[in-house]
Amino acid sequence: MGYEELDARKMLILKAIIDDYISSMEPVGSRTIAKKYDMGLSSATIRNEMADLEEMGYLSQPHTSAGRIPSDKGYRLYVDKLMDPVDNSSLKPTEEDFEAIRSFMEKRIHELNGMVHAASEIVSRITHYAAVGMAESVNKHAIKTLKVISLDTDRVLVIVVLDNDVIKNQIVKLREPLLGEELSKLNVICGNILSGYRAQDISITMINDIVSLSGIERERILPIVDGVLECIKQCDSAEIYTEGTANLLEHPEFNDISKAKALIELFNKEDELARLLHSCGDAEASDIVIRIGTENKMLAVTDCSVVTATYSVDGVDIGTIGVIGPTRMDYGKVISALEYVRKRLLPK
Amino acid sequence: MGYEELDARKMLILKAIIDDYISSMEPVGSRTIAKKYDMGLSSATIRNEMADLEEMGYLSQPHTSAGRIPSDKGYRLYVDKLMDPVDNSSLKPTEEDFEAIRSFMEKRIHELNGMVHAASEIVSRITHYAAVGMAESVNKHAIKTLKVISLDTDRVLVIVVLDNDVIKNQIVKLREPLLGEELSKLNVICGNILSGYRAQDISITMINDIVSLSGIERERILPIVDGVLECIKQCDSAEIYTEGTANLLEHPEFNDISKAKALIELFNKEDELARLLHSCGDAEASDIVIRIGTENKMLAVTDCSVVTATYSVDGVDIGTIGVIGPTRMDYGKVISALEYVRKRLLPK
DNA sequence: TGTTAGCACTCTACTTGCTTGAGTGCTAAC
DNA sequence: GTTAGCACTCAAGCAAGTAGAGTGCTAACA
Repeated sequence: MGYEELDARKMLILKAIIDDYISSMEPVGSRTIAKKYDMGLSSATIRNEMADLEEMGYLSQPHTSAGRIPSDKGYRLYVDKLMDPVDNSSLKPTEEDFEAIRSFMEKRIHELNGMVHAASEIVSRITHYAAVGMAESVNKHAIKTLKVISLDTDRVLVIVVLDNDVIKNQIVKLREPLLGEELSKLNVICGNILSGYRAQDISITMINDIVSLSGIERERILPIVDGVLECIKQCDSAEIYTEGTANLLEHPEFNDISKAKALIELFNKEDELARLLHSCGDAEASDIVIRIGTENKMLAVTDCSVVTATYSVDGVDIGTIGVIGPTRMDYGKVISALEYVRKRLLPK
Repeated sequence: MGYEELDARKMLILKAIIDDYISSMEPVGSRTIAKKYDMGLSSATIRNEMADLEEMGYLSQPHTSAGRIPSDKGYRLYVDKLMDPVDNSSLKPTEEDFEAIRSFMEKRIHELNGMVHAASEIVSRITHYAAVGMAESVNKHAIKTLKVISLDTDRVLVIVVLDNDVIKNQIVKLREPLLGEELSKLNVICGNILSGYRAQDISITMINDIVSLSGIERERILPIVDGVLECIKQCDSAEIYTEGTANLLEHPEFNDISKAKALIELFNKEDELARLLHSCGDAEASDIVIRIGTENKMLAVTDCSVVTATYSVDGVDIGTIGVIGPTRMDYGKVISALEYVRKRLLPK
């Protein structure tokens, strides 16, 4: 994608600038580069190259007599071509991290949700940014088990278990009481007809089948079937876990309270988060997707970067973990944390 | 309890100072009081009284040439004796609030959890502070329904419904598969023996009864019974909803990032929040409890006030809502918001 | 004896001007 | 094409001075 405008030297200088800025958080000047990264060039030469890079839009200057900082476009090039290859041998999750994993195991939470939750906690702990975990929504998952249980005379509990072990339940109010045998008949019929299908595959014919096979009057059975569908549909709203939001406040770019507030607000809105993560997941090319600054359409994160990884087992997506931090984030560390989680955690 | 050391005039002046400070957020001086609240006294006289009040510990001075601000002790007296009687006629929840309530109703979430969630959202919206909702833990609630459902050959799903309609579930891994008839027998036995009891009332005899009545070998049935107990115990960890944490960042006392961070961290730790709310609920005297500043033992909230209301229907506690904000909070508004919720929301 | 006016005092917040240092852009020489 | 050198710019830090709010104290007053 046309980075030919940059010769090798410009690339090298850009890389040095971004590396330095990521670790120092301060605008970097030509002298710094000339001294720290000896590339046999004087500061004057580097100055000229920097001016070119700025003109091309890879760098910008907070004010005339300050050093340069990378622009979104600069970061883009950096993560695409310049960045050092990821090395996660240096990642040493603490004993606490292992404790967290163990604890989730021991509590016999074999569900995916528990795993995603644990994973995002660990990612946030390793990276010191905020992590968002999202278990894959029902859209891609079939119904494994479906039960209707009587609670009292006028209410039943509908439980749906998906094939990724996500469990959903909902209480449904009845017009008139349902007899015990009617209930067990309904259980069998619903189970037979609906299990194996995804929520989006349930057709009106299937519903009609349930009603007619049950042999119960239409107006008594319909609210229940309705409730079942409602419950299945409700599965659609994916479970979301946010971890380490407070970490973000450590980073100087969020000293500005109004920015911090916008972010914290975002983290409290599950639907927005889901949209954000999904919008990143589109690209099917690579499994780790990086969105830098204004590449995020969502206003609250236009000066953040969002790195998402989608995990799958046997070709089926099971969840997504996203890391949200300042554009000046340590991309290498974030990527290696996400890779680490893939290797160690998810394929049990 | 011994506020006799203060004569009526001192009280009046103290009240004026605190009222003013709550609305202005700025240290208030003697001239301000003399002018705005005409009590027929000169600033000099008020100055003398203020010096007395400071000596007695009701006020303090940020620095010599600033006005006075209330101390925790001052706020305590204020909320106990001085504060204007609560008037919640002025509380006009927005159309959005009603929308939130309606939406919860329509979704057929009749469970308590949904109500508590909605209520805390509304309280946070009215007050502009952070609200924490906590549905009452199982300790006080009996098991209404208990079901064991087969998921696949080596896993079952345990579902517990309490008499306040809280639903809990857990997946249990089996050593060996369980036959269909064994499962249904187990369902009946567990239901008969356990329902009606609270988690804390389950005795070892009851467990033994289940094992022997089931007629299944001890080593096959025990992990399941164990799982059932685990699930019931898990109910103990109350559901917690936090709303409006971002609101707190609006208030100038949290411009200090490190304070803000400590608070946001607290809001991400459910167990700590539960402890905080419970520690407030002890006092059985009044149903609204106010903890001011250092009266809170928890470090992160020593410069916050926590106002909690415990709600009950027919004498049974069903949940607690807490509001967390700066000690300089509008106590009247918070109390009336909590009262409003009691009147309009909870007794359906 | 309680209240008040007046005054000296204190301390913060704000302004102004100055200095320093980092960094740039440009030009001329290599 | 590269570099040295120089003039220029700008933010940040410092010092000194000012303004203003508020206090405490004293002495006079009712």
